[in-house]
Amino acid sequence: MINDMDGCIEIQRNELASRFNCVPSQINYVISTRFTNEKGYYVESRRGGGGYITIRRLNTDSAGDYIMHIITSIGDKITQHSCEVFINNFVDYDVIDNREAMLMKAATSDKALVDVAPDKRDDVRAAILKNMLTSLTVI
Amino acid sequence: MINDMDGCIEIQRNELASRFNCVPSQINYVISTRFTNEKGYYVESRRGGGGYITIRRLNTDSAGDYIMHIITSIGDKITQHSCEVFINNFVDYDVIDNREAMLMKAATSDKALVDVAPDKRDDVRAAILKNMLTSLTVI
DNA sequence: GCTATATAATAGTCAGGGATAGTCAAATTG
DNA sequence: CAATTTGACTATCCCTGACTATTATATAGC
Repeated sequence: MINDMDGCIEIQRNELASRFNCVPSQINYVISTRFTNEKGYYVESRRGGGGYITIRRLNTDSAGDYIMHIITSIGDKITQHSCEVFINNFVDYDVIDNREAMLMKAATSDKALVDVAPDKRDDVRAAILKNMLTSLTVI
Repeated sequence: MINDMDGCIEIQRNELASRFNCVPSQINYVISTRFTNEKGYYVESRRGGGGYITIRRLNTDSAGDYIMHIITSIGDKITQHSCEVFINNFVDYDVIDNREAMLMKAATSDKALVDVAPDKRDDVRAAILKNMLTSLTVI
């Protein structure tokens, strides 16, 4: 739907829910798990009569800008799971290809970091991910 | 099953368990002892409704063999410098391209590993490098 | 007319439940 | 004794519905 609408849709929650055959609150769940800022979406909404939800996708015409945006949104720590979510999004946005995604996941997996103290692992992972992303902006 | 399915299957854990007449948790044991990375498999899974397990067999062609050979030749530790030499060789031998080389160097640089205790850094670097190389053998 | 209040029409929150996969220590096997 | 098997317990994912919060509009009181 977002693709069809040029990167931005405005729609009522109930309409979305009936379109996907789910309860309205499911829409909130999906938005909070899938259409997050980290995944490059901006969501606004308004309650009351004439309420609505707008979902905007970040402009990803400039891969460099997109990567920089993501780098700044990554904190000092990141879990393996969250890291993989990021990497999958890079593939979706054509910032990297599948092989590169595999490399990045391999480099940031708990398996690769098994020798790092568990309480430091998420810090190291964040540093590795950011360093790899930075290297992509240099090309 | 993997042979029949072109090197990759996706199936539910319970289905696998009933097919082999064992308890579901036995599936995890077998996967962790038989379908390891070292033995040439990649496994992913997802919990919750509609959960699944996917098992992929890694490439066993000559490029894969070459990489496997290299992996076994890398010890438990590797310096940043020697790591870069390896990576440059991969480019020379067309195992990876320049972007992939940048990613690999970024992931294994001292800068990325600044949070790792210095005496552990070369171990972690070796693990990351090997893990990345292994991922390259995936179809 | 203007403000205050009630009502309707929305969206948000959260705890719980069902369906899965993961972990781990004890029991069993060979 | 090492490898395997088991099952109780845990973790995760998605879905649901009751309840709450917010906004617009209609109505009432002055």
